[in-house]
Amino acid sequence: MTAMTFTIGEMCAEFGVTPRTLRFYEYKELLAPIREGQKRLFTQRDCARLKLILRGKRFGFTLDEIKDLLDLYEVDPTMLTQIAATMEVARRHHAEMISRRDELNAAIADLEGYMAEGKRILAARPKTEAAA
Amino acid sequence: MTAMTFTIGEMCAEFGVTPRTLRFYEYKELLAPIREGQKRLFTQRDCARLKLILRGKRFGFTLDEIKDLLDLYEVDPTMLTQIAATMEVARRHHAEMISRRDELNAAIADLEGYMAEGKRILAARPKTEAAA
DNA sequence: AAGCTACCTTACGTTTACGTCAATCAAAAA
DNA sequence: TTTTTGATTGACGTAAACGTAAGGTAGCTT
Repeated sequence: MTAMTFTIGEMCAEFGVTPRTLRFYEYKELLAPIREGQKRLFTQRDCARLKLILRGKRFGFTLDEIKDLLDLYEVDPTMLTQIAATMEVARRHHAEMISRRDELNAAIADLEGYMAEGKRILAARPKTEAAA
Repeated sequence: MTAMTFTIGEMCAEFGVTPRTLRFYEYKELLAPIREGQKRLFTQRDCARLKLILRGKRFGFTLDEIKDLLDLYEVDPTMLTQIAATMEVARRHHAEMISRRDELNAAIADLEGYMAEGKRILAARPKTEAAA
């Protein structure tokens, strides 16, 4: 087994983040690269976690919340009470995401309404040439 | 016409925000309450805008972005080139919202998968009593 | 040995969106 | 009239998520 690890530079290139970001995530205990002397070696596990981190960020979860989710995603299958607890966290996040999506859908519909209105106005009076 | 205006306190109670927030929004030119002497009087228009502001915030738009949107929602129907320009902004926001929603949907599906897994585990080994 | 490259730590800077005093003022209540 | 209530304007503080020097090290290559 080559164990397949990545340097910080490789990780940055792969995921489009800066070294600073990865060190920050380590400091925040979202990642836990192993050390070879001073240098960090990022494992497959770190890669998987980073993917989740970046995705989580895209819909507005804080890093702390993401940490909770990551912990959830790595439940030790024997610790049932742990699972039950993390399921609670999951439910909250799930509910929040659902309601966010619903609001987002409403807002999208809203915006589409306004855009339709705008189009109508522009179509009605094609005074100036407007390139698409 | 009573003109129906609200004091800052009434607004806060109504929308669950602090005075500081409303003053900040005014400073940022998101709201424009009229002044009676020193005091701010918030109009229906301010209420409508505040609703949009709060909604915008919930899905991660910055106040600056929200300002753009608010401006869009108040297009002067005679300025056609203005409309065309704001339509551009609208399209960008629309696209962003769509992609956000799609990602959110994916994440929701993901999380539901993990939750189902958790449930399965808990169901398989009902060792400890877990109150819902 | 010199230089380059990629990495490291420490630590202060930055932006967003307000929170939190502090001092002041005016109208309403006691 | 004094007190309370609610408002005002500064102005500094804060948390999140990094950015950005500044200076140090370790390993190659020439």
